This record gives sequence, C-alpha cells and structure tokens, in this order.
Amino acid sequence: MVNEMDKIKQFIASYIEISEEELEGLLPKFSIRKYNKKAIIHFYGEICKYLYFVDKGILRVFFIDEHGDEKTFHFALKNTIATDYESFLKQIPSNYTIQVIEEATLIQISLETVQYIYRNLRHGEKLGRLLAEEYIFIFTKKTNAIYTKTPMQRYQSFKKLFPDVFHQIPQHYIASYLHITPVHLSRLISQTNKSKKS
Amino acid sequence: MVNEMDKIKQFIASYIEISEEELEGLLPKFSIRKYNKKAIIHFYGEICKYLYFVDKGILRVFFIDEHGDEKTFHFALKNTIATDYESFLKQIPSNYTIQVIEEATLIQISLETVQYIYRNLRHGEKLGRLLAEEYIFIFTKKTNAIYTKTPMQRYQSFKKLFPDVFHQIPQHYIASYLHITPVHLSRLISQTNKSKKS
DNA sequence: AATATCTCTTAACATTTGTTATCGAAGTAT
DNA sequence: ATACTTCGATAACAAATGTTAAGAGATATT
Repeated sequence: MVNEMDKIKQFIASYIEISEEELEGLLPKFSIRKYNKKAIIHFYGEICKYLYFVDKGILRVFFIDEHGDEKTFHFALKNTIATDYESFLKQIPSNYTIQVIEEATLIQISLETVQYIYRNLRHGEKLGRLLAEEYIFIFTKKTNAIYTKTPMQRYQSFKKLFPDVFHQIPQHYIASYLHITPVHLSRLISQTNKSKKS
Repeated sequence: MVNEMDKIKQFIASYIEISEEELEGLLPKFSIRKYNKKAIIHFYGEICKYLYFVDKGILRVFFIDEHGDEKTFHFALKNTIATDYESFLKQIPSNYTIQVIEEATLIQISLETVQYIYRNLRHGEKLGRLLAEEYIFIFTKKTNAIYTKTPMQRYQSFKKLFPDVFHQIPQHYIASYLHITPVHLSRLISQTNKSKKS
C-alpha cells in the first residue's frame, strides 16, 4: 500500500509543487486495486467512473466496430494514466472498454477526487492542464504515425517503443492497434525475419 | 478591431468566469492580423511562435512526409484555435506548417501571453486545462474515425461535418486529410454520385 | 489425460488502394 | 490575350492489404 502511494506521490510531484498537508488531504481519497489478467475494469456503454493510474501491469483500451471486431486504441503502461477522457469528464456513456492484459495494480481516481484536486490543491488546475497536454503530445504523435508511416514502419516503431511489451501481448491486439489485420501483421513479421537472415 | 476582440472575449467567457479588470489587462496583449489566401504563417523547422485564434477564414495544418508529399493534419475553422501544441508549449522546432486557405483574420497569442493568463487570471489554469481537454476530445474522435471507418465512410463523414467547407478547399488537401490519394478520392466521389442516380 | 478453445502462420485468392499517365477545365501570371 | 500552372476526372496497371481456409502449437477446461 505504502509503496503504491509513494509512487503516485512522486508522479504528482513531478508535475506540480505540492505540500505535505495537501498530500495528506489527497492520498486517502485514492483507492488501490489489483486486477487479474483479462479482467474488464470498464465496459463500453457505461460511464467511465475512474481515471486509472497504472502502478503495475498493462491495460488495453479498445472499442468494438460495426462488424463486432475489437479495435485496440491504446495500451497503458506502468506509470501512465488510462481512462476514456470524454466519458469520465463529461459523465457520458463511453464507447471504449478497458481491460487488464497483464496482472495490474491500479490506483483508481474518481471524478469527485479530480474535482477535489482542482478546488483544493494550490496547483490542482495546473496538474489537470499538464496531464491533458501530455496526453495531446502522445496522441498527436500516434495519429501522425498513422498518417505518415506504412504498416511495416508502424510495426517497426512499435517494436522499438515497446520492446518488452511486444512479446507479452497477444499479437492480434497489436495488429488492430497498428490498424492492420492479424494475418497481415504475421506477414510483415515473417518478412522482417527473412531480410534479417540474408 | 473591436469586433474581433469582442469575439475572443466571448470565446474566453464561454470557458471561464473572467472579470472586466482581467479582460482589460489581457486584451491589449492580443494582436490581430489578416492574411491572404495561401499565406504561410508558420514554417516547419521553426518554433511555433503563436497560438492562433481563427476569427475568420480557414487554416490548414500539414506536414511533409519522407517523399516530400504534404499531408494535411487538421483544418482549423472559425472560432477554433490552431497551433502546434507541443512546439508552442515546449518551444521546440515544429514538424508542421500552417497555411491560410481562405483569407483569414487571426488573433495571435504568444507564449508569454499564455503564461500571463496562467499566472494572472483567477481561472487561467482552468482555461488552459479546458482548451487542452477539448482538443483531446476532437483528436480522439478523429483518430477513432481513422481506425473504424473505411475511406468511403471517412469521406462521407467529412462531407457531413464540413458541408460548406468541402467546396472551398482544394480536393487533394481533403484527400490527404482522409489519408488517401487524390485519385482515389476522386474515384470515391464518382462512385457516390453514380449510386445516387440509380 | 483428453478435449476444446485460442493463437499464430501460411497459402491462395479477392479487393482495395496506390501509381502513372493523359486530358480538359479553371485559375494565374505575363 | 497568351501562355503557364494547378486541379480534378479517368483509365490501365501495379502493389498492398484484406479474406477465407487449413493446420500446428499452445493454453485452458473438464
């Protein structure tokens, strides 16, 4: 317990100045939960109740398209946050589902707590702004990659960006993240391996 | 002049409470500029100096891929803001170029002014947070569309979303925005027209 | 242990999308 | 006005990606 709280303390302190008193008021509002592999922590159709800070493990955010296929939108790794921002902030039903891929320890942060942060921390609004901005940077890069890169290039960058993750995640999740079919991803991988040998 | 300032006043007031005194301190910091069609207001490689509020006209944000082709990343319409968020906020060189497509009146906001907003407006940080969050909503939808939709579906939604804009913008800009070639967009359009007649 | 289910690979084939080239129309500059 | 670009439509062809199906391993379930 202490351990997880230390980590989120550090996480917050890396964005804003925060006093011990402020932390004392805030930390008890966080709840820590452990989830097993494959657990679904948020269902589409429901309002996204929490902002999740990933202390340990990997989450997958996906949605279901009109053919019923799951499309992975995002992988949330250690020390990052995951949520359906719009559903969570506006309290509207979400189109996304969030699932645990690797046994995870999460810190759940409710909207009330987020609002508490905005109202009661000296730099609460700033924390919200900085986190939102960082999210923008990540997603701009991601969108940009889809525009600029071929599937092969996207596959290569994914491998570089998430070297260890690559072997922990079912391959077809990665395929949908890269916006290609599992069959085609398999083809790209075998192409890569062939050219390595020659 | 007064007119444009009124509009940005309303724009800000739609996000946060702001007093007359605060506005009096802030508005003089904004500068208004008119640009002709095709004017380039920010070059890639340079630091993005301003956050632009579009009072009138249309902007196009694009980048140049490895083959030298321009890829349109975003169209900024009336009453929205445009910038390379990361370049502007971190003061690092930008990969994007911003061009005027339809004769535009812009309010230029420097980073100093943004920082002035954060430091001196009672709800300055909140304004920054809300704008960043809105940006996230827009871009999440956009990214989502690229994942879920076929080029034909994306073309159809684009037409619905920007009905008037559609005929004002050169078609090949739209093609790169939709992530297809101009030739293919032309094909999709003619397919649509054929099926309408039958 | 046996069975069922899921995952990845591979192949053959279908479809979509990209590429190149040509033409005419419209816009821009001289 | 005249020439020069740019733009969009179209066609023929090429390449990339999707689809379907079959089989082999792995994993989970009974």
